[in-house]
Amino acid sequence: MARSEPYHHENLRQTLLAAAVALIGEVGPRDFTLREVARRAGVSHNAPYRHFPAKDDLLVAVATDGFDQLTALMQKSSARGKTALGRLQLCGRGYVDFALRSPHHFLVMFDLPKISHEPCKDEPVGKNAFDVLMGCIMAAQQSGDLPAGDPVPLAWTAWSLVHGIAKLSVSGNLPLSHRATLNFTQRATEVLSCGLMNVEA
Amino acid sequence: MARSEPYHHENLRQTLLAAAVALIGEVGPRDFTLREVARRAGVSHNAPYRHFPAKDDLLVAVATDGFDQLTALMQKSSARGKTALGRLQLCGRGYVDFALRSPHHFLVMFDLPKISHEPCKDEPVGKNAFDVLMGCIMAAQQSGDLPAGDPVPLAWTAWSLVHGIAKLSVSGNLPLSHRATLNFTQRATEVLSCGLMNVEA
DNA sequence: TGCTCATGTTGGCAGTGTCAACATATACAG
DNA sequence: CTGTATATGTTGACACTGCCAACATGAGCA
Repeated sequence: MARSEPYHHENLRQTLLAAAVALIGEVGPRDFTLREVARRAGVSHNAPYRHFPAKDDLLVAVATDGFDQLTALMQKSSARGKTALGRLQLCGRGYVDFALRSPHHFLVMFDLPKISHEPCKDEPVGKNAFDVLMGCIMAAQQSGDLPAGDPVPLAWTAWSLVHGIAKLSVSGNLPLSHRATLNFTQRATEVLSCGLMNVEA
Repeated sequence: MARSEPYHHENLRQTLLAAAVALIGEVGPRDFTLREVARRAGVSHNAPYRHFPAKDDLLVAVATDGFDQLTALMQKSSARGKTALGRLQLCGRGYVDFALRSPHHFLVMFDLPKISHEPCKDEPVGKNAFDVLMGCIMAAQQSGDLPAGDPVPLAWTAWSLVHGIAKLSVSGNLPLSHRATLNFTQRATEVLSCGLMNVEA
């Protein structure tokens, strides 16, 4: 019954990850500290090294967690749409919403070199989220809301627009409220899909 | 003639800034170190504090330098266009080109908290670059290549698209070569301007 | 000449990521 | 049941960082 257990915690790896996610949310990547994570998990400053080779590997795990949340939010948001095009737009809205609600987490997901320049990983960390977008795009193509053809360039274009909005908002360069940013996203994606349908060739 | 001058350098502030810009380009913001800047400038590890109150203030100066370069590149690039719309698109191309050529510098400009969340500065660091974009947008409006009305939302939309392309490219999420990325940018901005002209209301 | 001050210096402190060495608890071979 | 290997925790140390305090030097000005 709850005897003291100086060694071998129940599941220290997950405890560390949870503490890391919380710490990122509070102080951001710049003030994120391995030793503070260990403190919050109630272990010595070197315990994390038994589960993560280096600080950046723990941050990769944090980013992966972020991509899971992002994927879930995109799915949940897009499910509320009536038409294929509506679902695609809500997918982008969910993307921006996540960035606004978890700005620090969002930063780690896209600005961590270990993730960014991973040399030819067969399964990039953000693949699930990208697949949600791809699904929405292809559905919109089949319903005639987007032009037929290779969906990948369409996905890149849509992703770039929405990612740019998210990044500029998070970095304080779009002077809009949370709500206004989401509306702006909606409007921008409408414009883009209209352009995709009407541009020549 | 070239006597030793242990104190009072010619213009240490600019020397430090140049060394900082070079160091950022080489190692990026994460491995950027005040002491290494001082080493390269040939001064003691505390000399920078006589010119910059803290590390982040030196980084703000680095970012400002980056925005100057960005502004110049956007101007130079857009000047090659024949039409107002062409100049607008080349402006975006110059933006992405800068990001691809100076990825680390670009990171500092948009991910430094001191810049991002500066509370209501009357002259944001990136205002000059934004003004170049605004000029291109308003010229395109006057030539009928873009719809009339408030140019600011148009600028935000175009900026978001191009910024997203730049960010995703720099973080390794768009598997395209430098050249292909620039072509993709051109194509994406065409699509966007077409959508802006054709979208209802 | 002598005072003040801007701008450099050295030295030190707390905090960090990481390595090495040590300790303990569990699992499994005999 | 006993002994040993291994996984997982610990303490201690090192080099390095940003920043602070105290001191030194040189220029400008009364």
